[in-house]
Amino acid sequence: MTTSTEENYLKAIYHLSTGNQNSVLTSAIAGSLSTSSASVTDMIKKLSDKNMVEYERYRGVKITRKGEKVALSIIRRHRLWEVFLMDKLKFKWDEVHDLAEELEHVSSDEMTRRLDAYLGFPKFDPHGDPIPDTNGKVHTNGQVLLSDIIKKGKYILCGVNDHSPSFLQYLEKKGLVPGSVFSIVEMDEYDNSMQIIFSNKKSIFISKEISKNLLVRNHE
Amino acid sequence: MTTSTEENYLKAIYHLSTGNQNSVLTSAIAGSLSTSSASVTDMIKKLSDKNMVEYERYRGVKITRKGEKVALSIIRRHRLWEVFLMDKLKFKWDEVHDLAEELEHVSSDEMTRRLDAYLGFPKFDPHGDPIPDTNGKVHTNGQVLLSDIIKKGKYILCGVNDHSPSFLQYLEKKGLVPGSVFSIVEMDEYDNSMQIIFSNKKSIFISKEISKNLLVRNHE
DNA sequence: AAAATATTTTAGACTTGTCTAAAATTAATA
DNA sequence: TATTAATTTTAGACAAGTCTAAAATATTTT
Repeated sequence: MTTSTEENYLKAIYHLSTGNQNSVLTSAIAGSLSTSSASVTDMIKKLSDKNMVEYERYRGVKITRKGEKVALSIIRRHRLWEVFLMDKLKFKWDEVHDLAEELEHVSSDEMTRRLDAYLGFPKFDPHGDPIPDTNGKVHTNGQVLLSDIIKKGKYILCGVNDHSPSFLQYLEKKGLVPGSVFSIVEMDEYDNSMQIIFSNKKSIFISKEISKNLLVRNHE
Repeated sequence: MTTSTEENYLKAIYHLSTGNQNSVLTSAIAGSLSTSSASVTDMIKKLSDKNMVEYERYRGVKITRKGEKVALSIIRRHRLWEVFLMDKLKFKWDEVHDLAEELEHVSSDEMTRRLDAYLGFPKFDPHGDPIPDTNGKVHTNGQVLLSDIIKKGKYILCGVNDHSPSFLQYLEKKGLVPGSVFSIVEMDEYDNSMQIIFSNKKSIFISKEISKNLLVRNHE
C-alpha cells in the first residue's frame, strides 16, 4: 500500500512528467511540493524500492507504469471529488481544489466507482481537466496549451493548469471560464502575448504567463 | 489544531465517557483503539497539555468541555458522511462505518455545513445515532438501552451502539433495523434475556449481549 | 580543461506515534 | 496487614517523514 505522502509525491512526479518525457529533477519535485531537496531524495529512494519510479543518482527520476497507475487513480479521485463539491455542494471552482486534495486520499475503489456513477460519469472536472477512467486512461480530447498555438482562429477554453484560487479568480474576472469561446485577433512574436476577443465583442490581452496555463481546443 | 490520531483518541474517550461520568481508564482506551496502554499514556499526556482531557496519573482521564467539542464535531462529520454514503451512494448500513471513519478527518466547517444542507439536515445517521448540531448539542430524543428497560411494552428501535458489520448483519437477518416496532412479551430475571414480537407476529429471542447494544424508545 | 557555481546526496538530528520490557503504583487476596 | 496480582507508567527503541549543514557530483564559465 501507499501512504498519502507517497501518493502526493507520485502525483507531483506524474504532473511534472507530462509533456516532457525527460527525467524529473529533484529540485522540481521539491519546488512543486514546497519541501527540501533532501526530503525528496529520501522519498525517491523509497518509491524506487517499491518500483514506482526509476531513479538514477544525480539524474532525476522517471515514473514507472506502476507508479503512473497509482498517480492516475489519485487524480481520478481528486477530480471526481471536485465535481461533487461543485455540482452537489455548490462550491465555486476556485474553492474545490484544497478540499479535494484531502478527500482524494480516502481510498476505496468501490466508493470511487459509486461516486462516479452518482455524478453521472463526468468526463471533466470543474477546471476542464479530464477525469482518468477506471483503467487509468486519460481522454484529453485534443487539448493543447494556448501558448503552443501558432495559428489565429476560434478556440474554446477547456481547462487550466494552475488551480490556485488567485489564478482562477483572475480568470473569472476576465470572463474566462471553461466553455468560453474566443478568437485570437493578434499574436505578438516578441513577448508571446496575444489579444483575444469574445463573441460579445469584449477583447482582452493575454500574457505568455497566462496562456501557458490555459488548455484550449479548436472551435469549428 | 488536532491531528487525526488525536481526534480518534478524543472520540474514543468521549464514547467511553457517555453514560458513566467516572474517569476513563487507560486500558479501556487501549482496548477500544486496539493499541497498547503505553501508547495511550503517551497520547493522554499530549491531550492533557492541550487541555483536551484532565489527567491524573494511575487514575485515568476525564474529557474536558474543549475536548468534548472536538469529539462532537468529529462525530458530527462521521454521521453526516454515513448518511451521504447510504442515501446518495447507496451503500448498505453495515458498509458505511469504515469509510466514514476516514472521511470524518477531512476538516472543513464550511464543507460540513454544506453537506448537512445537501443531505436535508438529517437528525440521525443510518444506525439511528443522533447527529450533533453545529454547536455540539446532541438530541437523543429519550433513547435508552433496551437492556435498561424494566417495563414490558411496545418499543421502537432507534439505533445501535455496536457498528461492526457482523453485528449489523446479524440484526438485519433477525428483522431488526432502525424503525422496527416490537413488543416485549417476556423478560427473564435470571439471564436478562427477553422475548420480543413484531407486528407481523414473528417472535425472536434477545440475549443481554444484544440488548446492551440496542437503543429504543417507547412507542405510543 | 581547470576553476567557479549550482545542484544533489549524505549525515545526523528532530517529531509523531508506535512498540516491548521493566519499574512504579494500585487493587486484591490470604 | 503483608503479599500477590493486576494495572499503569517510564525508559528506550523504532519507522516515517522532515529538516539543516556538509560532502559529492554536475554544470557552467573563463
